[in-house]
Amino acid sequence: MPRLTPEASAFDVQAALKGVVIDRTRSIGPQIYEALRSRIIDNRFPPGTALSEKEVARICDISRTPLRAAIQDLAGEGLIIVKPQVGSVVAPHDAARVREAIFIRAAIEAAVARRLAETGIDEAALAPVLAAQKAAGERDDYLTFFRYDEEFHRMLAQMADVPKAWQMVQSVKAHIDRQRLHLMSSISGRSMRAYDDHVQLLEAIRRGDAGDAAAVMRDHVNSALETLETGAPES
Amino acid sequence: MPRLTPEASAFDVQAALKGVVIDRTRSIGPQIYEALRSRIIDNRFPPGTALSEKEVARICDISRTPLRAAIQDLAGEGLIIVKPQVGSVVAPHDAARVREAIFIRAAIEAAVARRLAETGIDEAALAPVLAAQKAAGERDDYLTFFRYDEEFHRMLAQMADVPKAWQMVQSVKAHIDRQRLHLMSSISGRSMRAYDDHVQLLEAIRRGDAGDAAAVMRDHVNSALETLETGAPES
DNA sequence: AGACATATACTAGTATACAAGTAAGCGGGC
DNA sequence: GCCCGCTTACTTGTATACTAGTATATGTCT
Repeated sequence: MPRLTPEASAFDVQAALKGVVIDRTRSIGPQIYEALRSRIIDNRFPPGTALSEKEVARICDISRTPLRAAIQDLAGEGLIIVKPQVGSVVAPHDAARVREAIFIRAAIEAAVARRLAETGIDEAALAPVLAAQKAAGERDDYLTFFRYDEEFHRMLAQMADVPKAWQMVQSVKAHIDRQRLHLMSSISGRSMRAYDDHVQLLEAIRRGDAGDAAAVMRDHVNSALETLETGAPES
Repeated sequence: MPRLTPEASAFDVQAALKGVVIDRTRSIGPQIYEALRSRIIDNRFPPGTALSEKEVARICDISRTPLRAAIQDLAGEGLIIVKPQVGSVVAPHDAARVREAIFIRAAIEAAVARRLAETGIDEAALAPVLAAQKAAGERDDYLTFFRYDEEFHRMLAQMADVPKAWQMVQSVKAHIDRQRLHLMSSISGRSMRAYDDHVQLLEAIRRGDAGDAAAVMRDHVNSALETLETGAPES
């Protein structure tokens, strides 16, 4: 026998792919892309997991062609590492990579905040999201809290009319989220600060203080760095 | 006969692909990707050009498989639009898209400038590039001038240690460059201003004034907006 | 003549077969 | 015992055949 995936041989890829169902009436590529991506981000596919195209294709009952397209996209995002003629693995957690992701996100979202401070926004549209986030935070419902956090940021990007920028944020955010979900523990107790940041951001925008709005957003996004530094060393 | 590429039928795709040679000892995908990308950016493939996978594959004497990978990557960058079961075309010039590209680039590079102002840089390494740029500008050698401009920005990103951010800048920069090369005319006379911006940026970084460094970079990148507004209306 | 149904050729999406390359395991030679 | 070289099985890369869907053109009916 040849090598049987040296170390990660214990991991059951098939089990992790259990819930994947492909709708044959739509394109397969984007579907399998989302399925793999979500599993990588929430660490159902631990870093280092070997993903054989042939095996995954067999398990999902699709051909390698659309699967390859998905894998190449994920490789472009840095979530999968493809070694030609050798194999593909889920990218290991890389602190430097996460730090850079935070850097990029902070840069783009600070620019969004700056623009919104210059143009003004519809605060009424944000109010319900903000209220829901506050409520979730007060009852320590982290999952809901972060869903509204995500929604808040998404709405800001939408108001700034920069869909591609938001798309890029989503791309780098994958690395940040994966890290956060990996160090799940340290979330507790820090929720309300994110909410306070949002309130402070809206105040700066309301004043039309572009520099301050950008600074608040920058610090807000960069606060993720603290979680990173205090978390586990490697992985 | 069916439809023979309705309008752009006059354009000779084969001629535009003339110089493409594939090195069979290396992977084909990345090679054809670069070949197509450069031709789209310098407008050898005008916006709207129909790119049939079968035809391009035949002309370049490759199979559709690696070509498709390249086209999908380009579609991800927004340089090609692929309509399932219909066809793929070179993306039309889109002013909104270019504006957003400038927005993103300004955001990221301003953050780079900010970081460099905070950490300090090796100015000596930049001096020769700056000098060469100045010289090129003084003799109205725009091509060389912009090559050193590119190099200057690349070195800054490298000093800030954010390779992925630079990669993203490269991606959005494609849209900016394509627009600039399209409106080639209006370049003239504006060169030295870019050089002056660089000098001013370095001064701010030297002072350690993060806010000013970021502002200078932001304005510098945003100056591309002027070229856009004064250029041709559509295309 | 105009409008609608239909045939047809072209598209990208998918499946599969084959090629090229890598690394682990094994055996022989030293 | 150790090291070199070969075998072998596994990987991704590439080529090709086929499927499904769309828009054009054409013919026909009203």
